[in-house]
Amino acid sequence: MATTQPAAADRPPTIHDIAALCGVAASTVSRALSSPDRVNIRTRQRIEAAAAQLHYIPNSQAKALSSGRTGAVGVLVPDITNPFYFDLIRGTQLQLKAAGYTQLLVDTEESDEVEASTLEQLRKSADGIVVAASRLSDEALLAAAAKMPMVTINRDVPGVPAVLIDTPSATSQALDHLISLGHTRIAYIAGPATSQSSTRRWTALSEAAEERGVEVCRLGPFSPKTQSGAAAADAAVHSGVTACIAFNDLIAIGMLQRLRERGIRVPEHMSIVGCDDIFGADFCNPPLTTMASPIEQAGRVAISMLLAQLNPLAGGGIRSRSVMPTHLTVRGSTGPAPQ
Amino acid sequence: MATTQPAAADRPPTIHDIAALCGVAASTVSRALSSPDRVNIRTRQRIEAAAAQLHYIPNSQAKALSSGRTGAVGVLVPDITNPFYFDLIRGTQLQLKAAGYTQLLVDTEESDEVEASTLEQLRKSADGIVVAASRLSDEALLAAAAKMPMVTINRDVPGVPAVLIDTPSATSQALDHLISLGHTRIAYIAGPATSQSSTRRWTALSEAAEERGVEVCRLGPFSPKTQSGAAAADAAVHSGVTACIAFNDLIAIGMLQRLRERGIRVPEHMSIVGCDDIFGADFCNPPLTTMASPIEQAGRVAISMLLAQLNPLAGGGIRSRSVMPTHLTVRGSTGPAPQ
DNA sequence: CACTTAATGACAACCGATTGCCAAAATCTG
DNA sequence: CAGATTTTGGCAATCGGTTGTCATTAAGTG
Repeated sequence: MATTQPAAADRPPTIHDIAALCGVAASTVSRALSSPDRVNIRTRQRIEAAAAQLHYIPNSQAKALSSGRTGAVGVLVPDITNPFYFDLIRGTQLQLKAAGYTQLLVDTEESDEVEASTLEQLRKSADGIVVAASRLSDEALLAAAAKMPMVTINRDVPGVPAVLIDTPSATSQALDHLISLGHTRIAYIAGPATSQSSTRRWTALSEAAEERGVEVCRLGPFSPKTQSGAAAADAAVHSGVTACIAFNDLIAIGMLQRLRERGIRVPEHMSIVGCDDIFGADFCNPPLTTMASPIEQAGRVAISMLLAQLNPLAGGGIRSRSVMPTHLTVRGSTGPAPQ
Repeated sequence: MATTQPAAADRPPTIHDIAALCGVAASTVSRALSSPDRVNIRTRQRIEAAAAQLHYIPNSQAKALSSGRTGAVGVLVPDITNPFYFDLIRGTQLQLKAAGYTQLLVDTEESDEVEASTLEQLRKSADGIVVAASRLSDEALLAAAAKMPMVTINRDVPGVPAVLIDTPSATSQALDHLISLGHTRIAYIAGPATSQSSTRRWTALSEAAEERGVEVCRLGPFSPKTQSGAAAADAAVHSGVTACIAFNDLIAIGMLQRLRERGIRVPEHMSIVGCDDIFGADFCNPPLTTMASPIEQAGRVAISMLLAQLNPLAGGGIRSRSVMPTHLTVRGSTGPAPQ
């Protein structure tokens, strides 16, 4: 607070100011601050002192321009207001900060075009990219990954490093849970047609259903928002099923609301299983049985994988795939099938 | 997809590539692309065509370095995982994108130090800043605002443009609502000690209470998270009040959960009023009576004010203060006072 | 048709750092 | 103490644009 402020010019100090103050060349200052070994320790200390005194802050633009490295990582999510991404973002942010990187967060609005153009934009503004729930085609994603380091989340494309949350296997847990409660007519409430997660989950579910000899129908697609829950609930009621496995918790919560409006009791008349265990799943009415995902951890792992790509140390090889386990959390929205 | 790709070098094209292709100087290309009037329309069209053909994308770093403008705006929020900020972020993102700006979102982790250092970092990486619910002192904030264009949200410091959500006046609506239900012993569940919103709200509430001759006590401070709701609920029960006005919906929802665990019925034994009407307030159990804020709109307005500062048009003067109205949304968590 | 005025585009300096190259200085060796 | 070897630090080019200056060209006017 009360340090000596040499009241320099009004603009922020540069390495040239430091150089002038110390009587050395600007390049020496640059070296002293980045590769400390290549400079005399006494000179370095003088420079560091001067830098501190001037409150020097390196200009990241200039740094990026000349070095090619930006120190930033782009994180693309389809919808910031989807609570699923809160924890994901928190995870990436924590891990990035720990490594001294900056996070560039972009909401791609569930649009493949916005996603593609953002990817292009970020090519020079970020050192790498994490793409959650990409809406792009496999080819487009592969091409983008060839141009810059990239890790996807919940999107499995051969050749692109990915973090996958293993909801498909949790889906069969959910199915077993419903079967054990006596349900035999079950619906899968599908997510967006372009969502690979939704497709994979449906595949796993229908295979598991066949093995167990129960009937599972597919309804949808539905947009992953609570508002879609109304249509999903109506469709489910009309189809005559007694239990639903929803693409995600948002839809499931929307269904709970709609069913309540229509006087259909959960779980007495209809059981609902969600997916993700997002904020709200534990306090909705009734609390939601759901497949809980370690979302924040997925974000952290994605960043670790990306940074390993960026800074290839001699250490360990680079994992190109990481599968996060998922488990069923049973709450109040599932119960015995009505007879 | 199938356009002619002149298969240039592997690196992204620059204005020099365009200049070479068109047989003009690089500076002409720069002018053609930024100030179109200063260049012959035919030349310009040739340049634009070449740019499109090469898939030219301007390097934002270089642009920022030479022009001083970054085309980015920093948005600082204390906690990304707080649903309150979802809509705020969505609002800022929408408005920024519409104006061709990029959003740099940073989670300051409710820490004044992180906030201060981020502000310093962003000084050269952003053209302006929006700070939500700042934890900094008035002086620090004023000093930061002097260095770069800034708009605060829910933080009133003379000399710093601000968007204020008028929760204090909604507080008295909430109080009247509770009084009309027969409550006379009411608690205010305070937020963080460093939160100006919490302080302003308490001031408004205690004044209103005095006017109306009812007793209002203050409990807390509590961290604005659902987990704090347990302690808040216990404190409220112990203090003997029959109704609570919580700092925000997160705490209120946490209280609902705790009261349910303890077998205290809401609203029969205890009425709860939240604040903000966040995601979840409508589907918790019981649905929460709360003071609804136009959050996304607040984000949009903040960006508008900031951009007006950045691009001072002859048009209208610059608003330095914008107060957003708030109203009480009554749901199931409030009811008649127990006799 | 000669002359003024406006429009146009090339040149070069600059933004703030990084980095390859080389000379000067310091250290070590015999 | 001279000669070989290693450090150390300065110079200058470079990243990809922007922008001021100025010469050239085209258009407008009497």
